[in-house]
Amino acid sequence: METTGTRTDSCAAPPHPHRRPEGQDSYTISEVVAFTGLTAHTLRWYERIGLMPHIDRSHTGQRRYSNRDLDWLDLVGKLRLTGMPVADMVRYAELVREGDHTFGERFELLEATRRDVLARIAELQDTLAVLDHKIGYYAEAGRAYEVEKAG
Amino acid sequence: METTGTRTDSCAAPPHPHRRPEGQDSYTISEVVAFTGLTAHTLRWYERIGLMPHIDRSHTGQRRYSNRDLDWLDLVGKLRLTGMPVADMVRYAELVREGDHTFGERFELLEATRRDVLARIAELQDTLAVLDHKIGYYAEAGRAYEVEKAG
DNA sequence: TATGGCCTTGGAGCGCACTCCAGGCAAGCG
DNA sequence: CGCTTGCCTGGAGTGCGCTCCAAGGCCATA
Repeated sequence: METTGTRTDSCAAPPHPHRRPEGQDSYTISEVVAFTGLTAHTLRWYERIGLMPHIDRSHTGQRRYSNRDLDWLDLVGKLRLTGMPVADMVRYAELVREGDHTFGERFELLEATRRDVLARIAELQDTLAVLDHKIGYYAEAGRAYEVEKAG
Repeated sequence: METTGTRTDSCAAPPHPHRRPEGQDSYTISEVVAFTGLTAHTLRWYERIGLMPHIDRSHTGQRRYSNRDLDWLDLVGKLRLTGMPVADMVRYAELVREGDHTFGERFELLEATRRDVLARIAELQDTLAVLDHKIGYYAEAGRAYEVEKAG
């Protein structure tokens, strides 16, 4: 039934809950679902679009994720939070697959992303200021309203 | 021809470039396009979905935006940057239209948004740390690679 | 008077990031 | 053996936020 339900909405479990040591790191898709919060659909979709490295398979053809894959998914999750388009992440994944000679390009991509993140933080802080201003106003007006009601 | 082209990509012009004084504040849709960077399509769409207050019309039925409308669009732009869904902004717009007795609810909505923004900033700073770490690594490895090439 | 520019409308279309479906295989258990 | 559970696949569907289209009105300038 593909594990619908059990949406653990606890926002942020500790980074790596029950990760197994190198050598025995072989997780089924449903374990990865539990670790990452992504759905199995999404994990398979990431693979189809080339966002994942090659994923191991069991002798019956089922996916077996490694610690390294989990690390990659961590990074992808972080980049996703920055609003980076999936296509750009795929590009980065391609560069990684292409080997050492893409170091320079990867470096630039990361730096560009870093600049984006800084800009986004600045935007959000700007928005925060506006929000604080409005909230202050509402608190003020709300107090006046209460007084009026009471009067 | 609906003004396609002339994409002024200057990221952030001063807040209110050539705003007219109260009383003469009556802008055509294309002026608002120039001010906000939104398309005319989007402005009309915002209106259709109830995200805008009532917009004045000229005697021929064309939209005439006021300074107040521009302010509202400013706020909408800021909220958009936080990732707030348009539906939530519509809800806020509805509360404003409903009058003073929705003060409390609006206040709560703003505070919830504020909390979201803070959380998002924290996420981004977390991501920034990861990025910096990786960039440091790439800079290091890149230097080693250069040395190797030179040797 | 005709041409062009700017505006109007309802509704259809698009790109992104998933999300789900149908049909099927392999393993474990009573 | 039959049943359930968990996973597999290619492809279709969904929701959001625009984005565009076709057909037409108003008005200024040539």
